[in-house]
Amino acid sequence: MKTRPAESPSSAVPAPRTGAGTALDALPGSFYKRPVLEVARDLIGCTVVHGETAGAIVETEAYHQQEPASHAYIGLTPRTSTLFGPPGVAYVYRSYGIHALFNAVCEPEGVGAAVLIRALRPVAGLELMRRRRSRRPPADEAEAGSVGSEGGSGARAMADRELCSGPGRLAQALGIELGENGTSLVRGPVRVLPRERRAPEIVASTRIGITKAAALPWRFSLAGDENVSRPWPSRSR
DNA sequence: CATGGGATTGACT
DNA sequence: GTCAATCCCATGC
Repeated sequence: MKTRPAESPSSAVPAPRTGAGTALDALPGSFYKRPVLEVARDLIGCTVVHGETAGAIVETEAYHQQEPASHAYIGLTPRTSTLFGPPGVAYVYRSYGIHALFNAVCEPEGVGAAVLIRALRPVAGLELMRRRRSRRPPADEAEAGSVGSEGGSGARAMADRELCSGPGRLAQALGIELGENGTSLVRGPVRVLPRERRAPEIVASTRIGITKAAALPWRFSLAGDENVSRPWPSRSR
């Protein structure tokens, strides 16, 4: 049984701006119903919120059905149906049998395109993130009941920059799983909030971990941010 | 129905 | 630098 009492209810999400009444307004669906390259760039600096954890996006990649690196390239299948559905929805899939990767579906319904969220700057719920990330994969033991020492089995202290600096890492840190595939990014459970500051300095480079269409400069990252995943983009653009 | 290939990560040489 | 872990699903017999 996965009886899971609510995590500590302390509000870890960034405090809402008082006054307007409506607190955390997510980006509207129309934000995503645009060319995927525009959305990928505009998502830098926005905040992903899931439960009591949240992080600011510092790295994205764009994927589109017209280029072979995209899952949508093969056309409409059970796996890619989310990609061809309405925009403003989460596309979550399992990579290498281990990691969940989190994307934002873009472009009008019928077009297969999405932005892969590759790295975040942790903003809220860092303790919970650390707990999720440091938990060893269930290959070793079942569940040791020892609570006294944290990471007693050789687990070193994890730096904040290791929590969300990669697509698999951030999904684990935020607790995003395959069940969130197809859910709304406007209504939740995973939501994306607009950035509060002016447009940041963004670096464009080539995408990571692909073999096809590898030359396209469709990776975007916040210049100089330490949470960006490796390899770090060269200064271009 | 069997097989192969990942939009990755962490551990190790 | 190399390499295994491990699940979903597309493809082929």
